[in-house]
Amino acid sequence: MEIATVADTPDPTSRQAGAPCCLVLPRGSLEQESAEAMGRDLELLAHPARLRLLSILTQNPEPVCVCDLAALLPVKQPTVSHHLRILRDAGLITSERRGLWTYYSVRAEAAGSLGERIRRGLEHLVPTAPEPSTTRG
Amino acid sequence: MEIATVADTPDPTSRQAGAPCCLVLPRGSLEQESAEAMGRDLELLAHPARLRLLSILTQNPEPVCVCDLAALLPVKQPTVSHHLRILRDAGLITSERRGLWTYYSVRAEAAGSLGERIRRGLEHLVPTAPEPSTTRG
DNA sequence: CATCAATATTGACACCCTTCAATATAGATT
DNA sequence: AATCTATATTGAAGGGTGTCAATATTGATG
Repeated sequence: MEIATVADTPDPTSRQAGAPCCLVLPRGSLEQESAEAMGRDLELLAHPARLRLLSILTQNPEPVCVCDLAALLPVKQPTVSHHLRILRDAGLITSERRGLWTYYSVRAEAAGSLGERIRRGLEHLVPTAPEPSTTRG
Repeated sequence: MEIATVADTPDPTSRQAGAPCCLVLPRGSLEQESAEAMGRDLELLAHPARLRLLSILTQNPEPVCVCDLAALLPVKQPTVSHHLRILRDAGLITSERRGLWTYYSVRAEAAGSLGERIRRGLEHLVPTAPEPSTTRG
């Protein structure tokens, strides 16, 4: 006896009221745990302030001090510190003190693998455009 | 007179207390508007239920009814309907009624371009691993 | 038309997130 | 040490989000 999959739903109109639903996940769809992990990755980035902070630090070869970062964002300094802390707690950036100033820089390896995880997650999430065929038809 | 950029910050210890901060964005970093747009894209996906729904629908060639989706997620039916609505309002999925059931399917074009937007955003956001050099060093 | 099944909506609750003023802390400078 | 500067932290306010029970809605069926 074959196990039915969701994808097998044969003739939609043939479904009987009150009949149990099919329960098998389609191949390639995200498991609950993967979805939770990817959700956490996305939440981390899902705020314009954090996106800009990370982007500025990534595009800068040199560490950047908080006063510069704060000047570039439309929020007050405590809010900038708040978002920097979130990024740092996540391991994406580091800070070092230089006199009165704190300089932040991206942790390339951690940020790079975050990006890779998201890219890989997207492959299971959204349709990929089929490559344009090289043969006509 | 050259305009100083953040990246130019020359000798960090030479910064004078009370001096104004440098204000120019590094090339390639996200502008505020792009960051807000990307933030909205990410927020839309930043929940495990929506990730799994979208993933299941993307991996399924056929539309899937709500009862099947609800059976696959660890939340109650009203919550599933809630997340489906969010995805539908965002244009990522569509629904069609078949008798008592509502069948959802992914809108491949919309979901695909969402994925592409996010991939492009990531390029400005996280370091890309340098291609391994073909010459030894 | 009365009733049942599947889904959507409503309303309420709890929790989390963002923001900022106020304040604390750490370091420089006189 | 008194004071100034840059940053971090605290605490409170406001708004948003996720969840579900209850209910409404829509369609099928006897």
